Amino acid sequence: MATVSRTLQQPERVSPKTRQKVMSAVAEVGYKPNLMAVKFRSGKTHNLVVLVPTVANVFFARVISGMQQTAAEHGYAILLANTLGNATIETDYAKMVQTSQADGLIQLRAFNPFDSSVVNGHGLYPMVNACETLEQIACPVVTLDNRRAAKAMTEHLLSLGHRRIALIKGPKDSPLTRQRLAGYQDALAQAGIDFDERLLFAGDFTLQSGHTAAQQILNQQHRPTAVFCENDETAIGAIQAFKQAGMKIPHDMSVAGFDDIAFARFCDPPLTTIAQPAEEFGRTAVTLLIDLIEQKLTKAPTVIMPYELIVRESTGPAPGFQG
Amino acid sequence: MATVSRTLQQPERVSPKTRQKVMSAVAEVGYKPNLMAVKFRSGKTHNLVVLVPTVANVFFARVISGMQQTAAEHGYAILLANTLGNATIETDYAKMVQTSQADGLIQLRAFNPFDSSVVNGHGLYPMVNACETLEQIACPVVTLDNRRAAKAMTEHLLSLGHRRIALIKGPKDSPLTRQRLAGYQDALAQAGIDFDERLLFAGDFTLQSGHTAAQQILNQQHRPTAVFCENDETAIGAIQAFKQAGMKIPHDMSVAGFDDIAFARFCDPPLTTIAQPAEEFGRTAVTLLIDLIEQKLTKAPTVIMPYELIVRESTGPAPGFQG
DNA sequence: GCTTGAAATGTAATCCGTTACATTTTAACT
DNA sequence: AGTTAAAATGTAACGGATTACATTTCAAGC
Repeated sequence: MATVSRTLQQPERVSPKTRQKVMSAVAEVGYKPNLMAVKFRSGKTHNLVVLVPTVANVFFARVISGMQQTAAEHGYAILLANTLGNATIETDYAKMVQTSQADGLIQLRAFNPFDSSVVNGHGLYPMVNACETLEQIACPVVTLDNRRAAKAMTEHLLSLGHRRIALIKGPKDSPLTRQRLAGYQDALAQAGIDFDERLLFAGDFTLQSGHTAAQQILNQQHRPTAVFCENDETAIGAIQAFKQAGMKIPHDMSVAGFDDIAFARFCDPPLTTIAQPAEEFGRTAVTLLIDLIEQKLTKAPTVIMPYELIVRESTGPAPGFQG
Repeated sequence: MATVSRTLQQPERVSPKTRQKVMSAVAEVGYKPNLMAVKFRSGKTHNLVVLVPTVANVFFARVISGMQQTAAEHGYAILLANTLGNATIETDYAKMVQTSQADGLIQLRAFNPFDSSVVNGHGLYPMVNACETLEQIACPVVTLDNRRAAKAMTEHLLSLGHRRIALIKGPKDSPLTRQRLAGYQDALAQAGIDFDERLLFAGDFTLQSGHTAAQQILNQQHRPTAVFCENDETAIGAIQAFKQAGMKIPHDMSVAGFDDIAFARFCDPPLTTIAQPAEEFGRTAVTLLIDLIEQKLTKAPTVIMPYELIVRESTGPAPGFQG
């Protein structure tokens, strides 16, 4: 038994002839070591739980791709939890870490799934927060300067002469939504434009919500000339509603998104948006989590990923604007 | 130890006062059973490996959603493998089943990831094949009658008077591609139209490939009046290329897709397509796999899921056609 | 109070690969 | 050949929850 183990783990520690014998015996009976036993004994599962609100979101799908890749490179497996943003489901999955079924957890949403327990800090439950910033918890965070990015996009619209710019928001309880709103307000303030609450519309990052919000905009008396959507799906849904109402984009209405999902480039018109390095988000989050698990991290870093303003054809000069 | 285990597993087998004592002790020290130990001892990991070519594909994302839901209901966790259709990666992940790290596997692609080993049949490696049909292997399959569905769509186009219908195919090595091609040919044959190989275009289910194929179509002398794309992404990419060339859809060109992803409804124009019950695919696959694992299956069934032809606005009568 | 059966609790084996430690084999050198 | 150090191999403990089986406790009935 020990010899078999040695042969498989450190062949050089075993004489060539035994090695030969063991190898052929292994091949003969088709022996496959029970890695659960190994994981159990070592106390390292090499599993990482990832809590995703919904894998059906194209942006998250890209993040997961990146995670998967890096995890595989380090010999870790991803346990994917499609939580639908449901705290109970998230807490359930977090128990996998607490019951030694996984070594750590990545949360893509701003919610601490470990009931009251302290996260890492004093060696408890390695966790990394990605995309959204989980406030109040001292765990590593991979994020984007959403506020600055939203400000940049708003500035782009302002530079095109837009003065009434609507904002279709993301999920109500998300810090992302708040941060992007703040950036939008920053840009307006800087341009000396009064913030008008009536230009704020609810959304939840789905195509449908963009469509619905756009219809509300169409019903407004004093319509905006541009709409900044907090993600691309929302923007694509909104564009459809505007087009159905007979509007020309961007001639009658500029629309901007956020994320730069694959569909953004293939819309009609192609969408002006903020590109986020989605795969890199995933890769970084996994790297941080593994470092945390393997105690290579002394403190909880916050990694700010770069964004890029991608100007395509869905945004144009405001009616009557002379660039 | 035994008493603790009993208290937690079958409280009625323990006297009320010990139960009380154990419970408070458990609460006190925050005892969490090591489920790896349980899994190791029981030989049941309650993990399922799922091989997905790419989670970034919206259709697969929906399938995964369904899987996740059903798996969770049965107390199983999904280990997600983003394989990029790479046989080596798939084989690596399949090893998780062979090394007792997972109880079974779902493959979404037509490739047997278990080297030469027999799959189930004689108790080896529970596996279920979903979406694409893995020929030559006797394992449960969840699929769609792709041939009939493709025929139905082609008939729809024929009924609109189209006689030259192009087909943008899926990945070359996929049975899906072959089956949908066969259905397309069935419909043509039935309508007494000669099959023209020059109307076949390569694709790989990405937006980009649809765009590229559409450009090739535009360069053809004797252009088709309709294009049937083997999935929605391809169709959306194609529509963009046609529109960029100044064509009106469906006036100058009808375009049809396959899958009915969320974006299909929010395209311009909304896409005529075949709806597949994606989530249900995932749910069924997981149910079958769990049944297989728990030996409730005597033979390997083939489940054919229903499809639905969804006619939207991207298909219309052929030029000069009188309905 | 004692017997008897049931209920409660304790003990120890088990799952399987790893690894510290013990023992045996091998090779080298006097 | 004999000694010795090194190399190879064997032995057994370990991890933690479960569970068959053994033992103890308890209550009921005479």
